Amino acid sequence: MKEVEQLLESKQIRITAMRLLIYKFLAEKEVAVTLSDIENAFAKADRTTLYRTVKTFEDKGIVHQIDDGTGITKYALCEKGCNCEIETDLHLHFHCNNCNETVCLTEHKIPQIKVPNGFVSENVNLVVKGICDKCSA
Amino acid sequence: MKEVEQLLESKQIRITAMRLLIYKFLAEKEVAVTLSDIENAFAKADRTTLYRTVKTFEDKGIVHQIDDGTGITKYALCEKGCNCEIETDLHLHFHCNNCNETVCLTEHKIPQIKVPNGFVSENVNLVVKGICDKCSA
DNA sequence: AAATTAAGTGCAATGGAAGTGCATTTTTAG
DNA sequence: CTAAAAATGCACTTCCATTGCACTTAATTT
Repeated sequence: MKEVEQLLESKQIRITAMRLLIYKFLAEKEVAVTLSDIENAFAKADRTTLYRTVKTFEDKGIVHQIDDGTGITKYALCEKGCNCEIETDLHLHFHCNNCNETVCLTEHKIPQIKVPNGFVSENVNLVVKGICDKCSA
Repeated sequence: MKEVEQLLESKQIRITAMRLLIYKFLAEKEVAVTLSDIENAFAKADRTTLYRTVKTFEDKGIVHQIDDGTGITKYALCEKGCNCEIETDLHLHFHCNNCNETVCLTEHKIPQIKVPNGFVSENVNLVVKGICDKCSA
């Protein structure tokens, strides 16, 4: 667990029990989670705390937000080398219409998208929907 | 206006004054609109009616929904040949971070996206964010 | 054309998620 | 150990999406 503490410290995030727990929770999940998911996992904690914790993680760049089209924002840990800030380094997300889970396909980069003259691309959000590997098996 | 009525009839949508007006409104707009936008344009009408009208249009395939990441769903008329249902014929959307408007880039098709083994792609949502032509000028 | 049925419309209310203000506790720094 | 800063918890608020029910309008049947 020392690693996690070091990571948080390196990002200038104070270490609290809550934060370690939430980090651990996110790390264990291999899918993107909603705030409600976290809420259910930590029923004793307050929604606001969880909300702000995730937001802190996001601000500090250890979590990225995912808009998979369900209308509910989801979160996932940034992996090593996930430079969310850099527009050219965005991976895509896959949303399963069956189990409703969303996963990061980190190794799949988003191809360069051409836009018409006059348009300036700063950011790209790409969500593929369909059936995930677990559900199609 | 006969054209519109014919279009609605061909899609098995009953013709009402409200629907003609809303269709006209959408047709005039070259950007995707929110429910609030429609609401403002038709202050006399009820939100629910507008909501359901748009939903009807959507169900019948003459309007498509756009999730541009602002958290508010937007709507735009499907253009001729906009087969929203068909996965391979999806165009992309551009959201301007400056004026907050979202436009369909109908002529820009989404490139084929590869997904890992076991995943089945049914649908792709691609939103490019940046500065639109009007704002960058 | 009148009556019956079906669909559309309006009003009121609900629900869910996101976000804010403030008091209290915990952690860090002097 | 004490003062300051940050984190947490509680109570609200807001905004958009959605639904139930009554009422009106349009379509169909006799």
